[in-house]
Amino acid sequence: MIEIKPVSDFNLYHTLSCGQAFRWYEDDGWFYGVVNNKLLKICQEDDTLLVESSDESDPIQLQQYLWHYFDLGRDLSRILDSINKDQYMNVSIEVCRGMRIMNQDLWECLGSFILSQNNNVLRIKQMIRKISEEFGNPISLDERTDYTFPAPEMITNGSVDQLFQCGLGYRASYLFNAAAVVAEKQLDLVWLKSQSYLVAKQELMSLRGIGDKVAACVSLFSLGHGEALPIDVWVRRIAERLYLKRKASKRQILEFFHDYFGEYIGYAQQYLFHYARTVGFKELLDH
DNA sequence: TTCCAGGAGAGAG
DNA sequence: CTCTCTCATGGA
Repeated sequence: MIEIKPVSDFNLYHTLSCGQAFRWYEDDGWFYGVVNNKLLKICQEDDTLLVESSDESDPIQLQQYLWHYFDLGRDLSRILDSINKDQYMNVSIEVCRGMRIMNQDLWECLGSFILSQNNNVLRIKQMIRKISEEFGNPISLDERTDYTFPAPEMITNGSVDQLFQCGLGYRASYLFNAAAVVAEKQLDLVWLKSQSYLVAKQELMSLRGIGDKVAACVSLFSLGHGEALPIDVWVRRIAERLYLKRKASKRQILEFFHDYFGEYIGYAQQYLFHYARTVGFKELLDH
């Protein structure tokens, strides 16, 4: 057992349940997930994270990894103060306080959000679990076994049809193509991490199956670009029905978020998104 | 049974 | 530039 403390302004439940990461499962008060090729179980007691890992040979490294993974060094209260402009945001922050935007593994995040298009969170998680079982490596902790998210080469060693059999639908070829491009380093993910949001987004969108929204998700959830704004059906609904009171283009929604919420629109978006999906704004129902 | 989901691509206008 | 249609899948 490894402890990480003190963690302030952090809520493990909201952070892992808000739709940014797809590999965590809650059971009996613990969250189980595969990260960094390890199977972890984590729970939070006040300002302490209790962590068990399938590999505890280097606890310091694990502590540092998770500190960065959950972005625990960031001053969250300052961000929340800056975006807390109205009652919608205020109630979202009140309910979801401590939810942080994570720094996820780039390839896993990229591959996962390719599968997210025209899809729902439950099935995205199912598809990722399926391809991990099919292509990944097994890891065990206690009586549990889970599987690593397959590296690009592990996918290209298989076939598109093998991906299709995992129930990915038309997304199978997108993921296979992305795996090939990354494996052959036509897109260098290490280089990508050092690039600006604009460059990163442009490079991501050069892959088939990655458009504006998925590129924004990868930039926000994995590359630390807090100015990224993923506009999905929920964010569109929120912008059009709660704020603008009219139909709006993606360009207009982006402009509104930027002008209204300022620098941290990624955080603004995530708090409204998570609150709308779990609790729900009653104004969103009247249509 | 039809509708919907953290959309993207292709084509038309 | 903005619409519109299509693309698999499964849970509601």
